[in-house]
Amino acid sequence: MARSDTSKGCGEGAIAFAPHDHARCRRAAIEDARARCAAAGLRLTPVRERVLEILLESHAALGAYDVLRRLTDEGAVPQPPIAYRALDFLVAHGFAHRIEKLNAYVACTASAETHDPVFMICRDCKAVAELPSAPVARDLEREAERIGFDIGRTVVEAEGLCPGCRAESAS
Amino acid sequence: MARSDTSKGCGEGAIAFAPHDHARCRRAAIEDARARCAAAGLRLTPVRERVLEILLESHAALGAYDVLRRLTDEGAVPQPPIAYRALDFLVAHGFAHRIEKLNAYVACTASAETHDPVFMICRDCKAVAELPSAPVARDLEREAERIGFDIGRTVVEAEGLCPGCRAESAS
DNA sequence: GGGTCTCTGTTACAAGATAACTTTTCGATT
DNA sequence: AATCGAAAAGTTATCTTGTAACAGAGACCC
Ligand SMILES: [Zn+2]
Ligand SMILES: [Zn+2]
Ligand SMILES: [Zn+2]
Ligand SMILES: [Zn+2]
Repeated sequence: MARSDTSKGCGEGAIAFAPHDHARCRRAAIEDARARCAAAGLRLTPVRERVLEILLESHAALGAYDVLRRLTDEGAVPQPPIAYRALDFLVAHGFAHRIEKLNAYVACTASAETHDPVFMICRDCKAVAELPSAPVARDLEREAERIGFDIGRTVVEAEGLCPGCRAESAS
Repeated sequence: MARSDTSKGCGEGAIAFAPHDHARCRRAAIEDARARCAAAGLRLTPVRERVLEILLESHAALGAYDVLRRLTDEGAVPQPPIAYRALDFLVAHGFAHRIEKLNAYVACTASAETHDPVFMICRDCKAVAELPSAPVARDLEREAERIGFDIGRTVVEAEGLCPGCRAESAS
């Protein structure tokens, strides 16, 4: 098996659910964002980078107002649009994702351009794992073709219990 | 092909996108709800039935406040909890579904107990088609097993253009 | 015909999101 | 370096979506 480690220096899939060197995880994600912005001529401004850092503090999803509160703690008293604009930028360019089920946001853990991943959301510890969507996307595309539907974007989210929390609750 | 017609007297899949006898569609859905409630000892009260009827007026998704407005037009001045409670009941028992991407609700078009279907949402005419989720659910289950995740509920929604609106925009 | 439980009515508010306008910052151009 | 235009940040105000909490009415069971 031993697939090579391509996701920003983190694990091979459900990094969010596995114990790992998260400090490294964060650094890698920030550096990746910096690099990709530089390459694409995007401006990773201080607010935007700070919001990404806040999201990267854990693999749990944060609401826009959670992010805003964290910004507020740091001096200024930012208003909602500040957080929403930064989040919109991060989502638009694939550095973060919006979790529809939670009205919340997570940092991306799968270095790539914009993509429509599959998310697994732990209802206990709130961690969100991002998985490649290839098989699911194929099925959806097949169904869509059958009925003549032209798919733009997809939302695929599963809510349940992560390995860690299963172990705990089974005790 | 000619699969037999099992969905509440409507078509074989994307009924929402196909021209059809919608009056019959509505009647069938209401009668099905009455029958299933009677069988299961559930109370399809006037508010609940009225809300289901409102959702059934079209295959587009309605926000809770849209539903509330429609109720308000009819005399009394109901408050949000009225609509939310009725919608919660309908969703809990599979008579309607919540579309996370839209924060809105649609009547179910697939006679069955609670289920986690796949939705295709037309960004133009706002119609929402409900499709069986078997293949997608299998993929998700396989992925979940791989990483040790225990799936509870799933959200699978695709936004795009329905056959009808594709034809129009291609003109 | 009393007790319990579910549903409804009502108030009040929390949480999520955006419209619209002003000021600042940045980067390119002269 | 001064100027200009575009993009981002700051600000105000408002809108949409969703709940908590409690009081009253009605159904249902004995
Ligand atoms: Zn990590
Ligand atoms: Zn967990
Ligand atoms: Zn119909
Ligand atoms: Zn359409």
